[in-house]
Amino acid sequence: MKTSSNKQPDKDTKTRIMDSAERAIVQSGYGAFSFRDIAEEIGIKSASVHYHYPTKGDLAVAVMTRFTDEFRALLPDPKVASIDPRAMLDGFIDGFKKKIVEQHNMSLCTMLTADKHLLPESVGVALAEFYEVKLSWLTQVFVRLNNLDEDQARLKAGQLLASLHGASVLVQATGEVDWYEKALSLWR
Amino acid sequence: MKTSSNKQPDKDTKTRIMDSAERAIVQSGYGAFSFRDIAEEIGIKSASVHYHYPTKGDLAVAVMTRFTDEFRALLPDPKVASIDPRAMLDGFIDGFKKKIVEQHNMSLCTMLTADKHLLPESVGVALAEFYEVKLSWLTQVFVRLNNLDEDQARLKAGQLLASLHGASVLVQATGEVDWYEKALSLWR
DNA sequence: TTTTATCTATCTATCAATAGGTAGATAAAA
DNA sequence: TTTTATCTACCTATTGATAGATAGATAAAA
Repeated sequence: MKTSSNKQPDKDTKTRIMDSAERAIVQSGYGAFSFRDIAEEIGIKSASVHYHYPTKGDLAVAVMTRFTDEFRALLPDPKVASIDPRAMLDGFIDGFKKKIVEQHNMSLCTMLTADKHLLPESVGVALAEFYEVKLSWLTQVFVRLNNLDEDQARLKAGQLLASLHGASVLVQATGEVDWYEKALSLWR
Repeated sequence: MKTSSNKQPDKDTKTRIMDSAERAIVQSGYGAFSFRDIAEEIGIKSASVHYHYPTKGDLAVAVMTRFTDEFRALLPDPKVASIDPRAMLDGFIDGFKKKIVEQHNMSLCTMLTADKHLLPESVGVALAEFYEVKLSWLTQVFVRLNNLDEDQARLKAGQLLASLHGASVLVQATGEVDWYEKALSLWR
């Protein structure tokens, strides 16, 4: 069996484009990343980026859906009894902190949410799907943790999600990283 | 006493420029509003906007500080015993909802926070000042409401502020206005 | 095996639109 | 006369996007 004969047409370039775009969106938002910047960063020309992702919206959708898939893959199954739901919650909160707050950025989803009026509708759809992934996972965790019914648990999930995103806003606006743990102490 | 003889050099145009800029920032962020759009909206040329606010940063600072001043003027003095601190808190939460959520926008401060990497430093400073106004007002309210010391009250203030901003993110991302009251039910 | 055709990934060059900002003229008001 | 507020006209830079060429790989046909 030959090595590297798998059909992986151009995975490398596509991935590098998405990596660069994700970083740019997180840092400056949808409106402020350009095909030229991305092209320069990965060492090709902007027309070649258009070859892989015809429009800016296409690229943003690709970035957002990849992010959602990776995120989903990281979450443990809430129904697996061997993991304490309390630990799952702490892991979620710590993960958010690690990915977002400590890099002095806001999350990919918060940035795209802020720019929602500028987005092609397809990106807005991908964005809403990501929030639904988070909400339904947290709901299942709260069902187990606090013996709540679905509705009550989903309410708590929304409350926690608001605390998380709001905490990141507070950190970014004030520059004081401590606000993250302070805002989240409500949940620990 | 003559009417309208007050020193108000060009308050009308300046105000109209700020109004337009504020609306544009709230709708699309710092990066996506332009002097040309503003000029067209109020019926002058972009060069005339530059006359009143030489740079984009100058205009954004003016918008943000005006917003802070108006906001501060709306808040009741937390030490006035005739107003129930519980009512003050509810008023704050309701006011946020009215100004932000019901217009399907995010707040001026959240938008600028998302764009922080793009902002001239002066805008960042004006932004941080606004958060400090909110935090210290809420701190005083919590001192009275729950008999807390300054530190404990400021912690709660941060937690509430996070819930408020996070709730607006949730509403904007999902399009479901109900998330605001759900996320805030924690505080009512 | 050679030729022909197609596909992939990149390039150069360019487009129209828009950006923030500036120079200089003008006319009215103080 | 000087100041205030506006204009016209322009500059340089950047944007998302497209057209057309090219080099190399692949695969089918002769």
